[in-house]
Amino acid sequence: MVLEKRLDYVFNGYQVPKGSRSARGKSVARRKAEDNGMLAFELLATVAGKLLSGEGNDTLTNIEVGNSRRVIEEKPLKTEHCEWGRCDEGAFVSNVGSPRRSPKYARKNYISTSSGEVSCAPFKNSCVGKAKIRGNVGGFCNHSGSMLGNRNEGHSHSYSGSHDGKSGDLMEEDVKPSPALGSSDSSVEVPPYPVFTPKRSSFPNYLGRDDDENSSGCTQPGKVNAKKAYRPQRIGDRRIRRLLASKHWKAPPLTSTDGELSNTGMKPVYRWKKMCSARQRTGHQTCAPFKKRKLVGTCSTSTSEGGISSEYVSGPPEKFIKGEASDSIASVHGVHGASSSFAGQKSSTNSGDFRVKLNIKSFRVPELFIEIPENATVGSLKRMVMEAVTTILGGGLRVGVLLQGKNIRDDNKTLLQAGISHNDKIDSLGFTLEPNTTHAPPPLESSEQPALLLPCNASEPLSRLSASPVPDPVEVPAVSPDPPLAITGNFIESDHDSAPSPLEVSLDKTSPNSLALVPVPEMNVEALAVVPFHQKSRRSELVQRRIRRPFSVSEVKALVQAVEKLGTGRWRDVKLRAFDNAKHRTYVDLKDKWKTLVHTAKISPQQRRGEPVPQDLLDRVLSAHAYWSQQQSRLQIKLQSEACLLL
DNA sequence: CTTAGGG
DNA sequence: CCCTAAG
Repeated sequence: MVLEKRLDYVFNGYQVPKGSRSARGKSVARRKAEDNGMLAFELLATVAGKLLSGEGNDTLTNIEVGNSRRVIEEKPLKTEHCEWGRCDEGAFVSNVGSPRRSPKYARKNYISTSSGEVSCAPFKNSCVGKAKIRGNVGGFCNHSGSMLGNRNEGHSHSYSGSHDGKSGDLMEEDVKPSPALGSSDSSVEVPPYPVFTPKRSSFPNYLGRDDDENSSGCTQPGKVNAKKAYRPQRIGDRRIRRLLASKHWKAPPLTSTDGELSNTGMKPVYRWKKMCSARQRTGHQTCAPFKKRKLVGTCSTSTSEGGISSEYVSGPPEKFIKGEASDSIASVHGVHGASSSFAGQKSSTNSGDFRVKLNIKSFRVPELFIEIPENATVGSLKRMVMEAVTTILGGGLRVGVLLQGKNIRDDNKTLLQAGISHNDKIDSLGFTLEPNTTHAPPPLESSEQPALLLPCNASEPLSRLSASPVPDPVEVPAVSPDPPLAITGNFIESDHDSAPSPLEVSLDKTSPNSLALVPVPEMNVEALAVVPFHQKSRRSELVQRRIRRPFSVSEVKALVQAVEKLGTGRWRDVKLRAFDNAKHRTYVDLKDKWKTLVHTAKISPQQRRGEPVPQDLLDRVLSAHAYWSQQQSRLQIKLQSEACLLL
C-alpha cells in the first residue's frame, strides 16, 4: 500500500527491522489511561515519530541526492552546493543501514545545530508532492525527493511488491503522487503545514519550564504587566507532556527538541486529547486499544512469507514499543506476519483469517521551506529538516485509507467490504497520514489502521509504546522523587543497563560536545544543584515532573502581600502582580503554596519542614485567609439572598 | 484558560 | 507538584 502524502520528503523503506531490538522491560504504567493502548493514529504517528526520533534521526542522517547515496558529513553546505543544485531529481534522506549505526551522525547534527550555526526561517510546505529544501541563500535548490531508509535489512522482500507510488487522489489535497519516488509504496503524506523552525531553539527547556530564574524573588508589585493573561508556556508544555505520558505517544512533540515547538504542536495535541477523553466518556471506543500482545500472538506469522508484494504500513516501530519489552519486537513482527497472512490470504475465504501486514515504506512530507545560510553545515540542514518534519507531525496524525485512490470513509466497513481483501487490490491500498494540526481528529472509531490490525485481535492492551524514541540518556534529576513516567523510566533504565541506545552511544563519543546538547535550563543555583543538566531533553523527559522549587521567604512574602491585597481566588492576578517574572511559578503553584501556607500556619512550628517561614508572615497568612474566607462567604450569602429575592 | 480541590 | 473537574 502506498501511503500518499503531499510531502516533499519521502521516507522510504520504513520497515521494522526484524528482531533488531532487544526487548525492553515493561514499563510500569503510571496512568491508567496509558494502559489502554494506543489509538490507531497513534500507531501511525508512532511510525512517524520513529522517523523523527532517534531512529528518525538516523533517517535523516543521510541525505541522498538522486539515487546515489551520500553520507554527508558536517561540512558546510556550500560544499554540497552543486549537488543540491541539480537535485531536482530529488534529495533523499534516508537512513540507511542499521539504525544503530547512524546515531553518530544524528548526534552530530544536533550538536552542530545546537551551536546555533544555523538559522532557519520558517518554512512552509506546499501540498504538492514535491518536497523542497531551500537554502535561502540560494544554496539549495528544491528537490523533490524521497527518503529512503530501509532499516529493514532483514525484510527487503517486503518491498518487492511496491508499485508505483501513484496513489490515487489524495482526498482534498491536491497532492499528486509523486512518481518520482520509486517506491512510493506507502508514502505517508502530510498535508502542507506551515512549520516554523526555530532558530536555535533547539533544546527545550527541561521540563518545559522556561525558567526565569533570578526573578524568583520577584516581588515586583509595581510591575504589573498589562500583558495579557499570563500564559505560561509551560503549561502548554506540561500539557503536552502529560498527554504524552498518558497516551504514550511521546514522540512527536517531544521529539522536537525545540521548546518552541510546543507552540505548534501543543494545541492540536491538546484538542486531540480532549476529544479523546470526550469520546471515552461517551463510551466510544475511539481509542481502541490495540493490544500489542495480542497482535503478537495472533498475528505473528512468519515474516518469511514471501510473496507479499504489497506494501504495508507497519505497526509501530519497535522502538516505540517498549512497553512490553519482551514483546515489542515480537509484536512488530506480528504485524508483519499479519501481512503475510494477508498475502496468502487470498485463498482463505475466511474473513476472519484475514490479515494484513502493513509497513510504511515511505513517508513523504510536504514541501518544506527552510532558510539556511550557505555556511551552515549539512548537519544543521539535516536537523532542520528534522525539526520541520517533527513540527509537522507533532500534532498527531490523522489516518485515511485509500483504495485505488478512493478514500474509504466508512470506518465500520470491514476490510472485505471495503475491498481490501485481494492482493490485486491491496496494491492500490494506501493510507494518508495528515498532520492533525488544528482540527480535531477524525472520528477514529475504527480508524483504518486499527481495522487493518484488528485481524490480530488484540486482547491485551498494546503495551504502551514508548513514544520516546530516543532514549536520551537523560539524567534524571536526582531530586525527582518518582521515576518519570514508567515508560520513561523504563526506558532510561534499559538504556543504562543494557542496551545503550544509539543515541546514547553516540553521545558518549561526542562527550566533549555533548554538553552543547544539554542546555542547562536557566534557573537559580539551587535549582541547578538539583538538576545538573538534562541531556538533550528530547522526549525522554516527556513526562518528567517539574522539579521542586521551594518557595523562598521572599517569595512567600510577595505572595502574602499579593493575597492580602487581591484575596484568594484570584490567582491569576496574584501571579501577574507578584510573580510575573517568575516563569516557573504558575498561578496554580501560587494557589497551592497558599494552601500549604495556611496549613503551615496552623500547625505547630515543630511540625513544619523546610525553610522556616517567619512567624509574622504566617500570621499574616492566617489573617488574610480568614479575611478572604469571610469575604467569600459573605459574597455567597449575598448572592444567595439576592437569588432568593429574585425568586 | 482559570479555579478549586483532592491526591 | 500533579491531575481534574468545572466553569
